[in-house]
Amino acid sequence: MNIDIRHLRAFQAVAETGAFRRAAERLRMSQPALSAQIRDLEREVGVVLFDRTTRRVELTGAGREFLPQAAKLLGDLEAALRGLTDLAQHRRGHVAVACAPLLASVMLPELIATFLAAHPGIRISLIDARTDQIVDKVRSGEADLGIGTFADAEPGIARTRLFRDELLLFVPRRAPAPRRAATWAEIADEPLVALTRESGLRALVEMGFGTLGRPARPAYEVAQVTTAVALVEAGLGVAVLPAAARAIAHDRRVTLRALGQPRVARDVSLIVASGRSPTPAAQAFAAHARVRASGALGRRT
Amino acid sequence: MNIDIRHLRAFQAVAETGAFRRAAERLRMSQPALSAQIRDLEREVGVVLFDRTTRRVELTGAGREFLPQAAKLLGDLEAALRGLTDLAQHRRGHVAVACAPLLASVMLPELIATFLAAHPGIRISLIDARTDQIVDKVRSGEADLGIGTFADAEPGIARTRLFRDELLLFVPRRAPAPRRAATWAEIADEPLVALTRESGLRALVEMGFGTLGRPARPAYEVAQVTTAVALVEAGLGVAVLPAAARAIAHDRRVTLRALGQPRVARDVSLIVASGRSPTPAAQAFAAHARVRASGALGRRT
DNA sequence: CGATATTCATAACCAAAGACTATCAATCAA
DNA sequence: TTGATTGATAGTCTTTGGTTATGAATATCG
Repeated sequence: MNIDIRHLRAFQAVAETGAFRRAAERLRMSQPALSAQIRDLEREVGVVLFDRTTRRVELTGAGREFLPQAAKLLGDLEAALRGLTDLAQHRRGHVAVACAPLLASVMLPELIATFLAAHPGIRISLIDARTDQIVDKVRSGEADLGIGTFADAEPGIARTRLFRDELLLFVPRRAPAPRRAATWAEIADEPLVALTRESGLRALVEMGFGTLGRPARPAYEVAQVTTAVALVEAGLGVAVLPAAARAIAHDRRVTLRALGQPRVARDVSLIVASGRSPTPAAQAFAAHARVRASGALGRRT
Repeated sequence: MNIDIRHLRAFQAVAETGAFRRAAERLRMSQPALSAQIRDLEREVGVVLFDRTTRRVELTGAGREFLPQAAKLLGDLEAALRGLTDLAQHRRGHVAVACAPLLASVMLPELIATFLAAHPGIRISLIDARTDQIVDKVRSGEADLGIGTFADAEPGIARTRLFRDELLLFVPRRAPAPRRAATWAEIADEPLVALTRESGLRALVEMGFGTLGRPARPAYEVAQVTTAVALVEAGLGVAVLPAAARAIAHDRRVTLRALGQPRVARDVSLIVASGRSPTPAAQAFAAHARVRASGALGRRT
């Protein structure tokens, strides 16, 4: 026989109600069962906790000493379990999201805002990082989730597609641009604003130029998409950027054109560490991201 | 299904050993039983606590958060139960003893000293009070035990005799006193040092004089036995006091003589409240008192 | 790359703890 | 004194939790 939460609850109920019968009612159990609990508890600790006749039940000295301790134990247990169920039910928690810089600026703010509206107790950290760093952070546990474009088979990583993000041509808004899609061949001789080689987006652009049999030869190389758009707006060249960057170009004098032959796109995916169970909060955020991606975000591309 | 100490122990063991198998060994149970415990705990709180493959077991974020809380709960429970068993095994506790003044000064000091030598963790309060007050304090719970001379049938009071305490005649040590017993008749005309009417001992003296058909007519009335002995030593009179006062007369110029026709004695008893369970410490002290009374203290009378 | 051994999960079965009903004994109230 | 209320006890049964046997998965070693 080992002391049990049940014993503590029984003790507390009897102490507080001052009667076995009422305590048994409160605990939704029969009075003999409760008597047995108290009997076992007293035998286990070797101390009489209640002086009881058939008409009166009151704490002994030892019982009076034990009551606050038992109450505290039950309260602490309650609180600890409550803490866990709060996590389970997304009333509390923390999600660290690692995300490519462009998406971090154009997609995550809205995603986080809508998520927090539904789950006000959850805290979110946003880490913007390059693709390879995202994978590392997710694998190490530094980030719970990663959002970006990833290679097919990363070991220890589970991936789900969020949406397809097509490359578009960003040109200065001078004359009315033709509505038809541009081609890679057409822009081959235009001054090109490209991202640096560290960027995952640069690789996509190289893929497009690869169909022409030659690498991209940028007139400008910049680290951030915002900068690239600004250069285009200034009329210094054209840029090939994913549709996600549309939001950045929105109130600038930049025109977007489709870009074909071939159309190039990337898959924006959400990754988690496949070995690790995501926290409930991370699961909720991932679910939220998937829903929004197939809805509003998806339609935008 | 309700969360249980057992679940917390299982969780802690797995978390600390990092393996179900080793944890099961530590808990002296089979591995499947342990797996079931963890499974139930996780289902109850709705959160995965361990990420486990067949080769690796590690805490999830929620598990890492829960571990210190579980450890503290188990520690607190341990401590609280330890507190109770400490009481049960007389390693700790408190006894309030109410005692007649004479006995408090001649008998209790040694009784307490020998008791504390055996039970260093127990604290003792000594309340010296008149007989009727002793009964009240024991009945109300203010005192755990009472020691003194009591009426036969006090309601709510259980009494056990410790020893018999005979009245002796205390005379100034002048000429060598006769060895034979004195009689009440002989001292009828001596100047008498008596205790005040509040004292229980005074009633015994009155009982002795009662056999002569008259009340005591004290030359002096004092509140304390010590004072009475001092007056006798100064040659101002004789006193009739119980044998327990022998210790007070010990290194004073006072001679003790037996006092007969009739011999008068009182029973010194130990009382407890019959409705209330005595604390383990009080039980131990009572047992100690009974043993010592039938031994050293008893022989002294 | 395949065989082996280790580890956790599952299934089936069983023992024991614990709960319930019925009843007894004790105490308070009328 | 009698009736009503309350805690304890006895007997029966359900349920929980344990064990053994076995399966599935993964790391290790040849």
